[in-house]
Amino acid sequence: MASASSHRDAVLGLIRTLGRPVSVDEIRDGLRETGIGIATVYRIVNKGVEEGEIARVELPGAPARFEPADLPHHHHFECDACKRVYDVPGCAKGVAGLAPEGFAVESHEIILRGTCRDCSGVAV
Amino acid sequence: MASASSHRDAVLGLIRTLGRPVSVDEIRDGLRETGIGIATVYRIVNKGVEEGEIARVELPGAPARFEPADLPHHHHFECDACKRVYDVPGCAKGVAGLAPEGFAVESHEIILRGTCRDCSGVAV
DNA sequence: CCGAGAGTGAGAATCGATTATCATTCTCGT
DNA sequence: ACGAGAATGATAATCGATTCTCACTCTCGG
Repeated sequence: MASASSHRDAVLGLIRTLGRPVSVDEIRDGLRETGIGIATVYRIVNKGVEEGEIARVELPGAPARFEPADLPHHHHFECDACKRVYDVPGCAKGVAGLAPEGFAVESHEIILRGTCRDCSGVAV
Repeated sequence: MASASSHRDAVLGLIRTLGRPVSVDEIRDGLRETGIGIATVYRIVNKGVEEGEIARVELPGAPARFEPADLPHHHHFECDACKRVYDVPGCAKGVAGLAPEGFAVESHEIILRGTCRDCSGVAV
């Protein structure tokens, strides 16, 4: 089988390479040929989150996804067609200012939905 | 028992009165004295969503919430302390413009998090 | 008053996601 | 090469949310 750390490296590498938050299933699919088990994927990403190396991305109605923890502030785009989630750089202005008087905003999240490049521009 | 339509009216009324998206549990708690069952709450809100009267609000890691479907465009604030969700009116500028070239944005969602008025101001 | 049909509630069943279990396998220092 | 300890994978178990089931109740027309 694979060496002790290669699974971990493979998962971390995949997360870093794909450039978008990936679910446990996507990780498993991406590493199918290594025969990695689902329990191992969960173990690796959970430890990664604990250690601050991986960030958990949760979108409504979807399993948790994981991305590198050191990315700059950004948000997410969820494709209605393929259900993949992409990072979108930058941020809208005045987001925190939306909250009514008396509400202390500590963080925010923007989720865009629509059709991703792969799914819309199929002919491109 | 309550009359045939009073449960429905009570649920719809609660949803309209509270002015924030409520979960099935919150609805049930709010109508505790009527003895309404959880299955009935689910039945009513599901039918309401089907009929376009109620909108389903899904936030990551939380049970679905429901609010009137005829509210103007707005977003949500989730209190880290009490876990309640509030409506925040208005919208940030340039949200859809964040998506990279080739991504067609059809809708968006902004979630603010922090401490709500009740939880922050209250020194009681 | 009576029966058909809709509504209801308690609890069982289901569903997807995640975690726990446990026997086996692998890694490494010695 | 050897044994301790960590890692792994198949699978069972769990968990929270939601839906299903079914016996019972209520409403309402006739």
